[in-house]
Amino acid sequence: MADSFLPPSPLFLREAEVRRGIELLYFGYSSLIKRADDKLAGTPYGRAHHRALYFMARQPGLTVSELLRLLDITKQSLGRVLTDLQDNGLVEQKVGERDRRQRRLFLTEAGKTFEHELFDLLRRRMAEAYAEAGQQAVGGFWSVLRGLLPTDLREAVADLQQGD
Amino acid sequence: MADSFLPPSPLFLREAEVRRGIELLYFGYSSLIKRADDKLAGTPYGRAHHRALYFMARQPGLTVSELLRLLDITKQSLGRVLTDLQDNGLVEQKVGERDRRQRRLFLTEAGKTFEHELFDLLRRRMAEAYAEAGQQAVGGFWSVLRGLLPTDLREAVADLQQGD
DNA sequence: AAAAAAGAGTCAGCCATATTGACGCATCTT
DNA sequence: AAGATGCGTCAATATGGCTGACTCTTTTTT
Repeated sequence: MADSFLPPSPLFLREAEVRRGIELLYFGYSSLIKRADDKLAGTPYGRAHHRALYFMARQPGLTVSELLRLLDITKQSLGRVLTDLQDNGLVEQKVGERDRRQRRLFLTEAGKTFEHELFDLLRRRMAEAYAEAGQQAVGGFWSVLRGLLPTDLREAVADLQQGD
Repeated sequence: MADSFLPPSPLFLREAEVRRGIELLYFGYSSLIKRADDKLAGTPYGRAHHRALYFMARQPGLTVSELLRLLDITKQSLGRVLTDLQDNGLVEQKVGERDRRQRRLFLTEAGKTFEHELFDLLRRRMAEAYAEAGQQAVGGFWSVLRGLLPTDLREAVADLQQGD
């Protein structure tokens, strides 16, 4: 069944193993988000909106600049996306309490509902892959991916907190 | 050091674990290709060109329709990319021997050189992550990613052959 | 042999998402 | 009081996708 995906050999830095990893990472990522993309196609939103919604669900109350750092896009690009989501009542802002220059971002109830529908599509697929591969494999999956991140991103990802 | 990335618990299908996987997959993929993107920024080519070059290096002589299936884009989108690469002498076509409707795609020497420079950037980072995580983790990494692919893609990825 | 299907290329036009650089305003820090 | 920071917005541009239609060649089917 899985003969084409042999476990890595002791010489596991050879080109073939690296290419295999690149390809699985590329196709795995694409496959995961494909279902969400399909759902988004029936809405006025796109991937950029989804990513913003995702992190607002993940960390309610994060600031605009925190979101910019996570998405690694420019203020202008994010601005359009946030405007769309706010105009349609999926997202709302509150002025920061400690620092009133900051705008803290929250999903409205409608926003939470929509994000959760999208998340559920990802969850199903990811949960299937986790279950199929087994708990130990999941640890390896995390470990290798974590190794791909530069140090500052490792911290930023580790700091993400689940919102309610 | 890695306290924020605890190994998956027995209840490893809970939302937090799935979100962690989604995030690592997203940031891991982005981080991996970032260096190649930076190099591409100094050329007339972009990500789309890189992806096409990658698969032509991986499977020399693949046909246009095979490449279209792998990239999952339209003929028009690929057409522009291939035209650029052919006009600049990185790619050449040969009429298929068995089926003369087909156009088989090959990298020229210049194309091989350029692709290998890009690949090397990916290779370094991936090899570091493999080495840091260990051989067993790499097996888990592959296993989970493979589980994310639909059946037909699993076959297509398994069929990819390294060219010379 | 004729008809249908498949592989490839191309046209025109459109859309989503990203970019740079500059500027204004409110607020916090020094 | 001066400077730095957080945010929003302007205009212009690039990239890489898309649809739908049409042609040409070659292979397959009837």
